Amino acid sequence: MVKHLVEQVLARTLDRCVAEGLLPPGPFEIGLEAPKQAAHGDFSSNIAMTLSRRALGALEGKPRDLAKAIADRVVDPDGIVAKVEIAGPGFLNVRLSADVWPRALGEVLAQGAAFGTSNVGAGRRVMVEFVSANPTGPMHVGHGRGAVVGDVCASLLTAAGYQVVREYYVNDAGRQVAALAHSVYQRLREHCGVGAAELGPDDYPGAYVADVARAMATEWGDARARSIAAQPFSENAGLLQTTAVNLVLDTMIKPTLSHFGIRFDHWFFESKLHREHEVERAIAELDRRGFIAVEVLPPPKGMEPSVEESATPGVPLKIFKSTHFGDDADRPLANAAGVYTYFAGDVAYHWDKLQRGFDRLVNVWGADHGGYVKRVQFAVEALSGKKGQPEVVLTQMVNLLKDGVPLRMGKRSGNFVELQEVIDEVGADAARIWFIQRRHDAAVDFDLAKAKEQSNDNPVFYVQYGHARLASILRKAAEQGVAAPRFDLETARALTLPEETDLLKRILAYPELVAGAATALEPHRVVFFLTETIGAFHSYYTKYKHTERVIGPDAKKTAARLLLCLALKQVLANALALCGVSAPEAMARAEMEQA
RNA sequence: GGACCUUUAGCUCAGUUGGAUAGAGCGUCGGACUACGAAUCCGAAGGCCGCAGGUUCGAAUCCUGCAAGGUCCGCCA
Repeated sequence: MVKHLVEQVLARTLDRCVAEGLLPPGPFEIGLEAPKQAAHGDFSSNIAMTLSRRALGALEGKPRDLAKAIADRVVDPDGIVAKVEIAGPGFLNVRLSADVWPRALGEVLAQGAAFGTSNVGAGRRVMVEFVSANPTGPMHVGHGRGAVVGDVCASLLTAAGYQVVREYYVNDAGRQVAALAHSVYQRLREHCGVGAAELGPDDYPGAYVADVARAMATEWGDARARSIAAQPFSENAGLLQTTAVNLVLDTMIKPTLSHFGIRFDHWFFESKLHREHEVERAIAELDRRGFIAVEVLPPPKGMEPSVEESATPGVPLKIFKSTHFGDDADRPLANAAGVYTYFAGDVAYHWDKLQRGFDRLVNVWGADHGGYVKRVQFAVEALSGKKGQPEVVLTQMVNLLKDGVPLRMGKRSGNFVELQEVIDEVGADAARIWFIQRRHDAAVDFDLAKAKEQSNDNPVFYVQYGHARLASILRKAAEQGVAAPRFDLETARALTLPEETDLLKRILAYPELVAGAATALEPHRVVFFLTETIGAFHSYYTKYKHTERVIGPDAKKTAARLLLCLALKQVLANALALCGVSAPEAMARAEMEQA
């Protein structure tokens, strides 16, 4: 917010330079950053360096001279800027007048829980599709990472002024759910006592399948369940499949998501695409635009022979001409039997998304779908002309460890670690922070022991402790009869220590951080903001605990510092809320000596 | 054979979209509570930013090539 004021000053100054014939007409991009070193001012701009090439007359190609010319012409009607210095190859180092910070503190406090929101999204509509785990069993840890990354991206986008829809794509068509239905049917026979379960190689061995069968029997009642179990599978395949999928969603996936603090606005079922012939319509649209052909595809190059065996060489298939957009190969939409591929469903799904009028599509996928991004983007481009949509956030692998020892996870062996177990073990707050504390494009180690530890290895406790500490100070002040802090400029001017100004600057950088994290779809930035900000406070607190305490003899300083604590607590709470993590007013002390 | 991701301190990782002397936590060593929460803080040591070129006032950041590690590569979902 302060940065924006400086930008305005520079923009007006550049306009004046144009008017005076020093620069050609704009627009200009105004680079402005908060320098690492205090000696470089409150803000630093590189405009003289980037514009010197375009400068007119004697200033052309001379960044330092241009910087001097700009500094001499500062247009600052509101008196924000105290001093502009020229440094290095042509940096403009701007020092602000002392009142800027206390004034801004008032605005932070006035905005309260809304502080940090902005309107860079300008109300544009964006869909974030995430999790979308197959409804064939409980969620595992990999889904957990995608869940939190997607959820926090959606929250970031909301805070940045987008209109956001959170959507879960349910793959309730195809072979895997058919296999689930068959497995549940077998367990149902066992449960109803009409026969032993006969599980084939394609069936799901996991113990949860029996749970689903039991729930199914409860839902249907014994008589009906037994009658269906006694009939051949094919008699009730559709019913079994629909019921099994819904039970998995209702008893496994939705409860876990709920424990994780995640809610979806919309559940989109793949079966709907087929039922309402959306797949045909999407393919027809591609055809109309000239991107459909029937071809014999060459066998994949350099692959294992076993893959080639299972293909059907020589049979022409209906394909999407994705090579037209630069893909390595054209992509089949139906197999030799004419059954639509998963890709055909996804084309239809994204066609559906487009028709719902979103400006941005964001998909959070696991890294194992990485090879899939291009073809979907090409399909969207073919259907709409939009390049680079959907924007795909690929979350890399999660390696689950316990005390540094990897926990082996077999994909279909049924012994993978469920997300629910992890949440039960370490708590939703710790798990959420753990999943977003690293860039999404790097693999992450999730150590169950460390995530539970109350240490600096584990940012959630560090930050929550800081929030509780601020709350405690404010409580203490009230207990000691200090008047509840109310903002006025005169009081806020008492914040004169360099660490206090530094803390104010950190607070004021928050809205820009949120906006940046939203456009880049990078939740981890919020976690780093949290640990750095509260770390700066801890440091300030300890440094002055014997000299300039928050609650001290000087009433005015005390009031000012309480205002600072209030603003800090607010910004921490806001950032934690963005991450979906609680901001406790107090924390129970750990019993360190025991154990 | 190909696609995507990663490579920064002993370890785990940031690095504000190309800026000034590359940062943090852990670990190691040494320190700080009779007063607002020591779940904290301070200091020291620790670097060929994988390698080699290129782009420019300026590169950990951008482009090319190479190397190492990870993930993926049905006409499955």
